[in-house]
Amino acid sequence: MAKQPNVPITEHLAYLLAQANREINRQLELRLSKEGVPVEQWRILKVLSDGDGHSMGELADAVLLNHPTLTKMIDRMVSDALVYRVQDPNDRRKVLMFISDRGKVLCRKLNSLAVDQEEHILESYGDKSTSELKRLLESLIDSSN
Amino acid sequence: MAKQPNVPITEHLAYLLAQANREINRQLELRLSKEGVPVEQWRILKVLSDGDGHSMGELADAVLLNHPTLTKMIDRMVSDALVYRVQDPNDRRKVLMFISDRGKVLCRKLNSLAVDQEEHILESYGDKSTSELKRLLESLIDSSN
DNA sequence: CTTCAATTCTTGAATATTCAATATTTTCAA
DNA sequence: TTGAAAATATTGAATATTCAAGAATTGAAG
Repeated sequence: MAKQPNVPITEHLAYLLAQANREINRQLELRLSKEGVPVEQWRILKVLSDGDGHSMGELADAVLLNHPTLTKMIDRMVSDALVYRVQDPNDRRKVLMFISDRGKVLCRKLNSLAVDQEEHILESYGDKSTSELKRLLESLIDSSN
Repeated sequence: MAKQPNVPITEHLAYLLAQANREINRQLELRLSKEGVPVEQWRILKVLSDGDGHSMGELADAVLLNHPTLTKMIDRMVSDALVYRVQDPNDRRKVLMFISDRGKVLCRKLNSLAVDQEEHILESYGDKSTSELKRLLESLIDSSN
């Protein structure tokens, strides 16, 4: 059997992704903390801001949280009057989530903080690299399904 | 004031990174679960497998965990006799971590599972895309410091 | 129609992570 | 040399996440 070459951890795609994600997420977190909102809540508000009702399952997929975690986060957001639940009339197992007016106001503020960050990345990292990286990430995600 | 265009969440770099990271990590987790080891422990073993002693702070940075989380994970790994602590003789505030023989054996098995995954990615995603993605990620990480 | 499996969401207990505070050691200025 | 500040690691309490089980509803086969 051939000896495995010992690949340093920094050369693994999984590690590079984790590292990049951690760093970018940390920066975004820092911005959003101005409004005292965790990144996941921004994602939720953003997905719901199309005004349509989204079931919990759909939301969980979209915002990269598993179901129980989402349920508990939504509980908090309902307390803060950012979103509200409506039973789906067509399938009463489902709960449809909607964004409130208060949620919309907050979401706009958060969007602009997030856009700030993207612009900051564009400056230091470059236009070309950024769009190329996005393209490659999308295609990686595609090829993983 | 100009109206902000409403960028869909799927176009944010932060989101794409989170999504890709989640997916790749999930796959790796699945492989490593064959040996019942979380991804973070594999990272720790891998970093320590140079045989040198690494302080907790150094390790925490390298494996993307914050200090208290690492301390507790190391406690478990010490119980499993995968690693051990030695007080740094040159600076007694520090603790140097070392990998045990048992840890080395496990690390080799894990490495080969991880290499399997990388190869699987190479197949479905392509050689060229993979190395280009790695390059871009490294440069993003660089530009963020 | 009835029943049983599948789907959807929530709950509670177990587990893990984080924050703030602590203990220890080192550094360095006075 | 002394004492205050910084660096390092750990601990315990507060918080968050996850796993497994449960409740409600739907779907679909017999």
